Amino acid sequence: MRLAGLRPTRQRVELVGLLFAGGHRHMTAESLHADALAAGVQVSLATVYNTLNQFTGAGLLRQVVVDAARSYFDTNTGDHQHFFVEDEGMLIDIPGEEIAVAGIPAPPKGMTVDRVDVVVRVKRS
Amino acid sequence: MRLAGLRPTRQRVELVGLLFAGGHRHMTAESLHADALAAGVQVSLATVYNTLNQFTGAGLLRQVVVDAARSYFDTNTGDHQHFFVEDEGMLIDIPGEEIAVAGIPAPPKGMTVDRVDVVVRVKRS
DNA sequence: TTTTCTCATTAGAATAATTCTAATCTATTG
DNA sequence: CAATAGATTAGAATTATTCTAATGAGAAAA
Repeated sequence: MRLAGLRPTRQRVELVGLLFAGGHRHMTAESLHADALAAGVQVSLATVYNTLNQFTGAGLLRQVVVDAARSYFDTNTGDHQHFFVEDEGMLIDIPGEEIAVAGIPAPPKGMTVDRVDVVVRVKRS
Repeated sequence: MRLAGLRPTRQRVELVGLLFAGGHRHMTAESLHADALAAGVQVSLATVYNTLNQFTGAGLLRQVVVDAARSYFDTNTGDHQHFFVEDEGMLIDIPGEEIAVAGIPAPPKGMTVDRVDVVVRVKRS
């Protein structure tokens, strides 16, 4: 298995199957755990959390901070931003080419910009 | 007391004192609670949470979502964005006039843009 | 003014999200 | 193939936040 420094255990292999099977997807630990159970994959929620965190550390996933109550993860690690539908807790990608942020001031002394996140919060109207 | 629909209880009056005394400030429930205790104000953490949420609902505070683990609040409710120093959990304002986001696609059918949040994540370099 | 009533508010207890760590498993080495 | 070292899993623990029963404050009645 091609995981950089991570052992391909049964749990991880099965989670990778769920994560990267179709196109890109967004999920929470809870939702991925539910998907795993529905697919008959036996794995604890704690392991789902561990795996999501490890994959994020390894650059296979990106964590998206939009909701104070829950962590979202995205299989798309490329340059892009998000719509966040607040009532439904749903994320929608905005391609990186479409959106542009101008006028970011110089960061404080001794600091470097790590990433610029844009969240367009939308509501049912 | 001038609070819209909120009773000026001892706890609230004292928290307002801490919140809006000097210039604008950022805080977490935990940090405000610590400040309150340090100032000799007796109030429970739960009440700090309740108050922050009520004030946010009343438009007196703005909630800033930057960290999956903690909720931040900002006394500056005007149009502006933030630097977030990840290692220190510190927020720094970016005035709304300085920063501009272009190329936001039309939101999905039946949705309206509620707010556009920009978080510039910086790291000690 | 005092008393009663109602509803807002407080804060201890409960819950939800996430992390920690002891037990277990896997790979590697002799 | 057995022993060892270190990674991994998942139940238990922790942390952040919310819930709700008890309390407090204002309004209305006496």
